[in-house]
Amino acid sequence: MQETYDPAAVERAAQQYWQERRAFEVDESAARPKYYCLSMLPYPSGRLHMGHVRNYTIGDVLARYLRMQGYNVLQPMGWDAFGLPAENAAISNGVPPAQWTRQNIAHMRAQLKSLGFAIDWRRELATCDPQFYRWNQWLFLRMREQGLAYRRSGIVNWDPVDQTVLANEQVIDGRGWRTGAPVEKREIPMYYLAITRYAEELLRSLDGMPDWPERVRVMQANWIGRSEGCDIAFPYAPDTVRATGADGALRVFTTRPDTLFGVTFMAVAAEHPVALAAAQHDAALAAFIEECRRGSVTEAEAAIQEKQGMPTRLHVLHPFTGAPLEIWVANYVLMTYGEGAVMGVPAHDERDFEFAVRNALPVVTVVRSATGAYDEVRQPWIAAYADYGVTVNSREFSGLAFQQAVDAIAAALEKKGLGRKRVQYRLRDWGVSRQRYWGCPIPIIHCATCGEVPVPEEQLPVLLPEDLVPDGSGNPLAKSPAFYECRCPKCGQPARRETDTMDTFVDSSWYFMRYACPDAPAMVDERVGYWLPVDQYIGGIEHAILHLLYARFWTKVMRDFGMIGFDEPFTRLLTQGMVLNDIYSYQAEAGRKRYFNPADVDTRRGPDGTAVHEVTTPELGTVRVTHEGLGKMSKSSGNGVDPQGLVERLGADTARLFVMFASPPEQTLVWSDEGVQGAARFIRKLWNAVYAHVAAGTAPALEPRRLDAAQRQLRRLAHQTLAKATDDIGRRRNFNTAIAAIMELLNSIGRFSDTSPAARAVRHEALGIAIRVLAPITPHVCHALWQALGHSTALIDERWPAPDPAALEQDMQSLVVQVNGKLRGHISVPPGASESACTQVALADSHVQKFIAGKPVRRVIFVPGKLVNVVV
RNA sequence: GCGAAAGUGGCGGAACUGGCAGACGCGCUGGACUUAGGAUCCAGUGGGGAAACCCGUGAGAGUUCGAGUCUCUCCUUUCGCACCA
Repeated sequence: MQETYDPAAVERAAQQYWQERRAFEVDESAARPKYYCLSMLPYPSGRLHMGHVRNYTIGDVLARYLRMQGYNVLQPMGWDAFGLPAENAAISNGVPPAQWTRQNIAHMRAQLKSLGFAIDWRRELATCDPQFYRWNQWLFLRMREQGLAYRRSGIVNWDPVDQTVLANEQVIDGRGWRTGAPVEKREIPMYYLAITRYAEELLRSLDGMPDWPERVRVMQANWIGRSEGCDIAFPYAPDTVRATGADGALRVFTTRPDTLFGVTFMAVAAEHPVALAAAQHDAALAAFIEECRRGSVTEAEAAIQEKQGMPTRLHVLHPFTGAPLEIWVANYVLMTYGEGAVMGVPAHDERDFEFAVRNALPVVTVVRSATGAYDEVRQPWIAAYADYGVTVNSREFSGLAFQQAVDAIAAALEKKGLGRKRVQYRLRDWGVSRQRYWGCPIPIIHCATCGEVPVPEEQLPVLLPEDLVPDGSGNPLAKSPAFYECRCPKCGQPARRETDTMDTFVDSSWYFMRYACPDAPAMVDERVGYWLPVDQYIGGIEHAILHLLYARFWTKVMRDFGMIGFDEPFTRLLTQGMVLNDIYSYQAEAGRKRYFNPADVDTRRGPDGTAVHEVTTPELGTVRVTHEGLGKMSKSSGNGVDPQGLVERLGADTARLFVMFASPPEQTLVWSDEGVQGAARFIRKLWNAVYAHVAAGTAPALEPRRLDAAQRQLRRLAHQTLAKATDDIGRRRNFNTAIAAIMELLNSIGRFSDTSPAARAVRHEALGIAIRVLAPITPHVCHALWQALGHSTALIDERWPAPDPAALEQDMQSLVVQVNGKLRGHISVPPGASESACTQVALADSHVQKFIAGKPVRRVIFVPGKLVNVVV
C-alpha cells in the first residue's frame, strides 16, 4: 500500500480491474432479483458538465448500492444524438452533424468512463443509429394504421430563428425554448400523435405512482388539465344564415352549464371560422383579427392584457329562450381550447364580466350565492360571483343546486340535440413533425395519385443521409433530390418523400426499452419483460412534463399493441436539483457585460469590511467585478466548472464525494471549491487512517466478548453508523447524511488511540464498515483500501454489511431531563429502565432540583429511551 | 392571477414519528509544526452575559407537559402553469 493517496493511480487500477472482470455486464440468467437503474441519457453536446456528473453519480451510487444488496443491477448509457445543436455546429464549422455528433460521443464516453460509473457499455446506443431509429419509423406506421398518428394542417408555433415548428411544450412564455425568440403562428401540414386518446389513463395512473415526486405528478395532472362540462350548440339566427351562408350552430364548451340563462353574448377566437366569415365584409373587424393573430406579446403578458373585442353583427339563438345573442370576436378566447368559442356569462365569469363592462353588455344574475355573499351581481367584481350556488331566473331550471342544474340542463339539451356532457382536456395531440435535417425521417411518401403512402415495412429504415451540411436556411433534406425523389410504393409513379423529421422526444420515449435488447431483430423482445419497467429513473426536473409524459404515452401504446406487458415505464423517479455557482460580471462603461468564472475571481475584504471581487486580465488589468448572486452553471453566465479538470486534479472519487455530500439529491447544489477541497481532505484522511492501521501489522480476530467499555463504544458507533447509512441510502436517498455519519465515525476512529490487539481488531472492523458504506460513492479508493485491509476478494463483489445487534446493545442509556419543557440535565440509566426508576434518578439530580426549587411536582412525562419532563 | 414547495449560524446543510436546535462539511479565530504555507495537526466557533443563566429556526397568534416540526393569519423566495371557458 502506498503511504500517500494518489488518486490517478488508484482510479486507473480500479477501473482496469472492473474492465478486465467485465464487472458491470449483466444478463437475464442471474438468480438474483433484477433492478433497472437508469439515468436520463445525455445530449452529446461535446463535453460533460457538472449537471451530468451529478445525475450519473446519483444513479451510480444507487446502482452500486443495490448491487451490494444482492440485486442483478442493469445500468446502461446512451446518447440522445439527434437535435438542433448538431445542425447549429454544422452551420458554423461546415462539419456534417453526424461527424460532429459522433466525435462528441467518443469524447464524452471517455469522460464518463473516467468517472468510474458501473455501466454495461455493451448496451450503449445512439438515437441517430439507423438500427435504433428504424423502430421509431416502424411504430409510427403502426400508430398510423390505428389512427394514432395522423396528418393535418394546423396552427403551429414557428420559431423564426431555428426556422422550425415547436411543440406547445417547447414554447415558454411565448418564446422558443432554445432560442428565446418570440414565437410566430403559422399554418402548415404536419403529423400528430393522438396522445389525447390516452389523456384519461395518463391522468388516472398518476394516482398509482407513489414513488414519483408529488410535484411532478401535480405538474403532469395540470398539464393534462381535465375539466368536466357540457358542449352546447347555439343555432345561428336566420339573418346570420342569410348573411354568411352559415349552417347549423355555434358550438361552445362550458364547465358552467348552470349559468346558461345568464348568457348575454357569444365570444369567439380571432381565428374562428365565424370571425373570418364576418371579417370578409368588415374591414375594421379584419384589422382587429389581424392584430390579435399577430399577438405581439408573450402569453404571460396576454393573460393580463385588457379584454378587447369587436362585434360581428352576427347572431345565434339561445337554445332554450330563442333570444338572439350577438357574436363578438374577443382576444381572450383561445382557438386551441374547446371549440374556440365561449358563451359569455358576465355575472358569473370574471373574464366575461370584464369584457361586458368594457363593451357595455348586459349582466344577468342567474346564480344566487349559497353563502349569502351577494344577491345581485354588480360592479366591482368579487370572487364569490363565480362560486357555485342555486339557480335563479332560469325558467324551469330555477332553484337548483349546481349539480342538479347541470344534470337537468344537460338532459334537456340532449333531448333537443343541442348539447351533452363532455370531458375536456387541456392536453393537445403531440405534433411530431420538425422541418429539420438532423432527426429521424418520417416514413411517408407523397404521391400525386395515391396521396399519402406509408413506406413499406421491408424498405425501413428510411435512412437519413449523413453527409449533408445545413446552411442555416430551411431543411437540407428538402433541397436534396437524392433523398426526396422516389417512386410511389403503390403505383410506381415518381413521388416525393416526406422531408420532415421527428421530434427528438420520440427517441427518448422508448430508448430505455432498447437497452434491454440492443441487438434484437425486432423493436423489443422478451428481455424487455425481464428488465422493465425501470425501477429507478434519475434525471432533471426540467423533464417533469415533456419527456416523462411522452414516454408514459408511448409505453401505453406499445402495451396496447401487445408488445410489452407493463403500464408505466418508470416505477420510481428521482429528480435531481440544478448545480449552481456564483455569477460575476464586469460592465465596462461602453460595451457589453462580460462574465467571469468564479475560479478567476479574487475576493478580499475592503476597508469597510465588505467583500471586494476582482479579476485580472491582460486586456483589462485588474478590475472590480460585481457578484450577481447564484445561478445555474451555464455558458452564458460563464460560471461552469469543468468536470474533466477536476477529475484530473483531484480524482473522480473527490468529484463524486463532493456532489453527493454538498446537498440532498433533489435540492439545488451550490458549487464550492473549498467544499471540494474538504471532500479531497476527507478521502486523504481515510487513506491515512487505513495506512496507519495496516502499517501496524495484521489485526487479530475480533472477540466481541472481550472488549473494554471504550472498545465496545467504538464498535457500537460503527454499527450504529452502518444502520443509519443503510437507512439514509436505501430508504431515504439522503446520501449527504450517510456521508456525514461516516465522517463522524472516521473522526472517532482518529481519536481512538488504543493500540492493544483488541482495539486493533475493533478498528479493523470499523474501517471495513466505513469502506463498504462508502464503496458506492467513492468506489475507486474503496477498492484499493479494501485490498489494503487484507481481503482476498474484490470489493465490487462484496455484499452490503448488516449491523450486528449485539454490537448495538447499550450498557447505559442517556435520557434528557426537562423541567417545564426546558432542558435541565442528562441522566444515565440501564436500557429499559422503568418510568418510576428514571423519574427517581431525574428528581435526584441536583441541577434538576434547583429548578424544581421546592415547588410541587404536578406531573411527570416519561418517554422511554428519550426523556423525563418534570412539570411543576 | 392560479397551483406547489421552501424560509434554520458567516455559508452548504442536519434535526426522519412533536422530545437535547445547529450533526457533518466549509469558512473564520487562536495555537502547534515549519525556511515557508493556500499543507498537516490541536482547540474554539448561533447571539447576549463575568457568571448563573437568558434569548434564538421569516413575523404574529394558537394547540401541547413540550413546537424548527402541527393549526391559523401575514411576509418573503423559488419553481410550475398562465385568459383553459
